[in-house]
Amino acid sequence: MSKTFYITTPIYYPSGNPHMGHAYSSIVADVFARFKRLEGYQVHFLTGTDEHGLKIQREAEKNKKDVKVFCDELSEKFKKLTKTLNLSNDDFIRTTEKRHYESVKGIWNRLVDSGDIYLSKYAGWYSVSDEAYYTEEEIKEEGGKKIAISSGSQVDWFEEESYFFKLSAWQDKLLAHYDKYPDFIGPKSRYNEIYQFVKSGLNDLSVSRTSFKWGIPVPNNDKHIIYVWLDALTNYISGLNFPNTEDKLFKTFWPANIHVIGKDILRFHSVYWPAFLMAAKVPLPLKVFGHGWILSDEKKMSKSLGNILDPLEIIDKYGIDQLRYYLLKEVSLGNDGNVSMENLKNCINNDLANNFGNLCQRVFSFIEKNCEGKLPKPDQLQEIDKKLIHNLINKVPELISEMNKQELNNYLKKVVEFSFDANKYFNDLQPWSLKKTDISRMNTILYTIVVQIKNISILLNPIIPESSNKILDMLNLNTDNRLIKSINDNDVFDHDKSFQKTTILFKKIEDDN
RNA sequence: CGCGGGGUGGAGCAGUCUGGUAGCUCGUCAGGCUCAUAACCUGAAGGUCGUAGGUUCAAAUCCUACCCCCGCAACCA
Repeated sequence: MSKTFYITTPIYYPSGNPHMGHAYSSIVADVFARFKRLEGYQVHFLTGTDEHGLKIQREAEKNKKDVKVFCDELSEKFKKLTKTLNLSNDDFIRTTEKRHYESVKGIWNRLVDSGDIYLSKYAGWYSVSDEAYYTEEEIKEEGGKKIAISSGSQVDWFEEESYFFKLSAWQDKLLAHYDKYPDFIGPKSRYNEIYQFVKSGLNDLSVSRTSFKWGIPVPNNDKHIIYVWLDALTNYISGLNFPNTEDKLFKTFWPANIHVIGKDILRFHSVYWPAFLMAAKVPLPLKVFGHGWILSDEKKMSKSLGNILDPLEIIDKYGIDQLRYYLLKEVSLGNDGNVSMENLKNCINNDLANNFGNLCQRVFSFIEKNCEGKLPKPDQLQEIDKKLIHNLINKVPELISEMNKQELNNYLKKVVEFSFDANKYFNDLQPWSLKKTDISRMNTILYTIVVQIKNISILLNPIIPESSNKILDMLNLNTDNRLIKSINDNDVFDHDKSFQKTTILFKKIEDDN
């Protein structure tokens, strides 16, 4: 009975093309998913698209397309993105799918049964583009029109019958949950933010709209469309075939181990979602992690500022592993982080090409030239050899713990250090000078450093899967020998079989574009 | 008193919760090596940790006041 791990990305609102933020969320989640698999967990990794709402409906009308057809096209773009990013997701959910409709209706009915939903009236200044109501204090008049002060978008007076969720009744239970599970929201600073927010009081939440049609109708009253966030959040259990709680997927994987999201939607995930679930008597996810934003030149990327970095362009130009590595290395998960083409270039050249890539290159081509491409058998390992290998092995528990605490940057930093050590080891022991004097010692050194490269590659596998697998392929290792536990096992090489032909792993980026 | 994030060697950052010789990557300078993607290794220079007070044997870290920058104007993660 292997241990299970269920991880999700946000489902993306496909009103435009996929951008760096989508890529980042997905990559982060993918790294955790891959790592857990290497740890031997049975992993379920879900991503998808959130396709309902007035904005999409209007976009479709503007493009003179049937809404569903319009969504199909948009969703396809995001599906393609998962391939481009080399995500290892097990499923891709769309909120327009039948299974999701069933799921949302299921949770709605549970909320009705528990007495947490009531019918009332909602009135206020509504902004279509923000999909939000504003109070009198939050708007102003400009040029004869009322606009929202915060967003500048036009608001109109709306009055609609609406169903409400008794969020206010869950305030104390939410706080109690935060108290009991301090790890429920990560990182810590975000936990504090949410805690304060809930403590300052919660209003009941309007959970239906009559102002548009594109969404999931309220059961038994199809004048009403279910609130997009209640709809969207439910995807995490739709993917496990809720409301059939006896379903194998649901029983195996719920509650989710972690929802990876951006900090902007933390409130929905750490307040509304758990409240919905508690009311519906469904267990809560174990953790919600809100990462920071990717900034360009200290600012959010925007068309008008012209500081957009398109992930697809970068991948096309430099490669997916390069982008994955860079984002995870440079951006401190949980905080906002700056990215730039300049830093991207430096990072690829230094860390990947010069350091790790060149390490592989120098070792493999040495073996190719001097050992007929076969890994030589080692003689007795000396202290310095053992030290190199054990230094890494001994750090594995620490690395696992970093990963489980979502300390991706620490993890990466420590792993990169092994690559530095390996270069130094090779440099200091100068196997090339032993060619004529002490072949057996030279062989031992080569063996040692290949073991080290193998282990570093395993540790980097969740981050740069494509390149890591290329190396492990080159070494003729099968997939059973690529797990975290394989790090301890160094007797996995076939000394009679030649390595695959050496190729450059990471090309350096030259200055000109 | 709107909310939030931040100010650490030339650049980008970690360290701040749980005070105790200021750390990493890049860049610069000097040397070494030549197996390798002009890569790799060693050493050096460079910071009174935004400012001013306070607590303490000891503060980048805790407390108080102030100054400055940046988001809250979406391609929403």
